[in-house]
Amino acid sequence: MRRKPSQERSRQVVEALIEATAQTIAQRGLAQTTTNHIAARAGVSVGSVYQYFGNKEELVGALLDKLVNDLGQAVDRGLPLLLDADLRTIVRGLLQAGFAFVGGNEKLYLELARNWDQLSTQRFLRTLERHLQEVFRLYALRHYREMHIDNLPVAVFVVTNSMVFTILQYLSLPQAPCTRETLMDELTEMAAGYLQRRAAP
Amino acid sequence: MRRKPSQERSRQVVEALIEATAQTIAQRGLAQTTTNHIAARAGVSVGSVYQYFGNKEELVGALLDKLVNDLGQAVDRGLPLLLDADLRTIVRGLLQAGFAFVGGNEKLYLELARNWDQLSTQRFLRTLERHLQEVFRLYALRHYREMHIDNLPVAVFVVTNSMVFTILQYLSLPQAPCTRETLMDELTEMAAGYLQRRAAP
DNA sequence: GCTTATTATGAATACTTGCTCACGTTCTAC
DNA sequence: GTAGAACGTGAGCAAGTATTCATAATAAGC
Repeated sequence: MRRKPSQERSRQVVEALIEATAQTIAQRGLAQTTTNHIAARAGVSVGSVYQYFGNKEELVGALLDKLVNDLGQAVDRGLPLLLDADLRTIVRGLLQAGFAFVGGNEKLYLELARNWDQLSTQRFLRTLERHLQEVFRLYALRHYREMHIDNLPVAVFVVTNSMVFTILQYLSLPQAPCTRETLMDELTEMAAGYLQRRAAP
Repeated sequence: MRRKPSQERSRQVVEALIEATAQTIAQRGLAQTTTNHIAARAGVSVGSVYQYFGNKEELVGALLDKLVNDLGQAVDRGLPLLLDADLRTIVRGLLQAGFAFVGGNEKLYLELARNWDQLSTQRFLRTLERHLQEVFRLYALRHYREMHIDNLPVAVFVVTNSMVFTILQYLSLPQAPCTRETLMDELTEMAAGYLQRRAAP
C-alpha cells in the first residue's frame, strides 16, 4: 500500500476498490480485469488506484487477504459445533460449510482458483490446511483409539487438496456428472475412510 | 490449421513449431510465451506461425493434441500388466506410471495445469478419466465380489481429480512436505480404500 | 479566512503483443 | 528452363493496458 489513508473518504475509496476488484474478477475474469475497469466500477479514477496500491498485483493481493481472513473466521465459527460428532459427520459438515462459504461468490472463487499459480492463491490453501490440521488434531486427541495418524500434516495435505480441487472441477464443469449431494457423499466416504483407516485394533 | 503443409520442409516447420511451443511454455510459462519467442526458438519467422496456425491458441491446441495422444498411449501400454493384480497394486502402478509420464517434462505439465481453465486442458483430464474408467470397469467385472460401485463414473471423477491435483500441488510446492514415495503411499491408501469400500458382504 | 496536507482526476505515456502483408526464396511440373 | 505454386521473412500495424504526473478539488489545522 503506497499511501496510508488517513481520512474517512480515502478509507472508503480503498474499500470500494477492493470490492470492485472482487466484482470485476467475478464478472470478467482475472485476465480481462484492468485497472481502468476496477476504477470505473468503484466510481473513482485510475489514478486513485495508484494512490493506495503500488500496482495491480497489490490490489488483488489485498482482496486475497480479505478473503483469507473471511475463510479463517468461517472455519473458526463452525469448528466447536463439530468436535463432538464422529469423523464422518465432521467431514460432511466441513464440506457443507465449504460449499456455503463459496456460496454467493462462486464465480469469484472459481476465477481465483483458475489462477492458483499466483502466490497469493496458495495462501488460501495453506490457511485452510492449517485450520483443518487443528480440527483433526483435536479429534485425534479425543478419539485416540479410533484414529491414530502418524503423519497428520501429510494426511491433511492430501485430503484438503483432493477435496478442494475436486469440488472446483465439479463447479467448473459445463454439465455436472452428479448432484451436489452425491458428490459430497462420495467425498465424505473417501476422506473419512482414509482418515479413519489406522484405527488401533 | 490454416494451410496444410504438403512439402517435407513445411512439415518439419510445423513439427518444430509445436516442439518450440512446448519448450517455450516450459521455460517461460504460458503467459510469457509469445508467438515471436516460439518462432525464434523454432528457427523460423513469426509469419510462418500464421502460415499453419490461425492463431496462438491453435498452436497451443496442437501441442495439447499431441500430449493427449501420448497420454492415451502410455495408459494403454501399462494397462494389461495391471489387471491381474489387486486394487491397491493397480492404483500404486497407475500413480507410478503417472509420475513417470510427467517425468522429463515436469515444468511443461505443471505450467499447462496452472492454466486448466483453457478448454484444452480439460480434454486431458477427460481422456484420463475415460481410460481409468475402463480400467476399473474391467477390474470390477473380474472381482465383482470385492468391488461393486453403483456409480463408477462419479467414483472415477472423484479419484482422478483428487490424484491429479494433489500431485500437481505437491510438485508445485516450494518445499515438499514429504517424500514422493510417502505421497504415493497415502494417495494409494485413500483411493484404494475408497474404491474397495462397497465390498459385497 | 488562509495555509498546508491529503486526496482525486484522467489525458498522456510507454510498453507489450498478436497478427498482417508485401516481398523474397525454394520447390515442382512440364 | 521457366512458370506458377508453395513457402519463408520480418518490419510494422493495431489494439490493449499498466502506470504516471501535472493539475484540481477537498479537508484539516490554526
